[in-house]
Amino acid sequence: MGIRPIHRWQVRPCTAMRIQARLARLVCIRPMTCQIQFVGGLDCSFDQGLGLAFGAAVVVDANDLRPVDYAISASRIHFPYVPGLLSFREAPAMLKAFKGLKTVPDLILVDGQGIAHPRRLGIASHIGILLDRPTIGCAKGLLIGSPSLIGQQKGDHGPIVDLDTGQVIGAGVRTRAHVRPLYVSPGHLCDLQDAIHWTIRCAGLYRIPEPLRLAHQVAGKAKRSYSGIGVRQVLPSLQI
DNA sequence: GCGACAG
DNA sequence: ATCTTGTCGC
Repeated sequence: MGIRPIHRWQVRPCTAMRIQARLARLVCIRPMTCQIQFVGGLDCSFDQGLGLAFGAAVVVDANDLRPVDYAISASRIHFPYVPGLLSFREAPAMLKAFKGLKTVPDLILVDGQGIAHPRRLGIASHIGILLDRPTIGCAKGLLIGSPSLIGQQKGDHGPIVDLDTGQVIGAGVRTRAHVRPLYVSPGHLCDLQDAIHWTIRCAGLYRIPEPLRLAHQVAGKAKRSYSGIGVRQVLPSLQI
């Protein structure tokens, strides 16, 4: 008799929502205790034409924010983009890239929401549960919640409140002076203070924190190089 | 019913 | 996410 899989990615939206509701109960929000030496960044890019997702995992040294390791992955897309179900589309590629790292990060920044999510299980929380590691969700846009007005200087921040419950689910953070804020929320095994602190601490000269900025670049290059290979394989068959 | 809606 | 070079401004 077959065993029941703990988790599946190729499911219908309604099943994905049930999986999220179940995993959300495992999310642990509490202050981080361990020392952080390496911070990871997870992102991915897509080639709709090829139906492929390219994941990127980058690790930087927490002290100088310089990269010490990275890995990429390519995998078939098995889920459409549906607001609220992002992890079922992007997490597989990110997790596959993460497996390729030789330096395992102590903390992981993920491109997307943490608990600032309808079912409190954004992609950062989802990945944090599956890896059993501290994760922080750093999103460029808001999914749910109402952000408060914040100052224009780097480091300024204010709460994001879920008006339905009155709960503080995240924070708007100015990672660079005079630019749009980033929306952060704890993913797993850390709290909102940690999320705010480490997002600011990982912010270099740009709006996007260094681990994620580098992961974004790597994912983009992975896609372009892969497409390049595809072109070289196709062109010969066209040239008689 | 209407508008919003991570990437 | 993705199509895309240079350019105007803090």
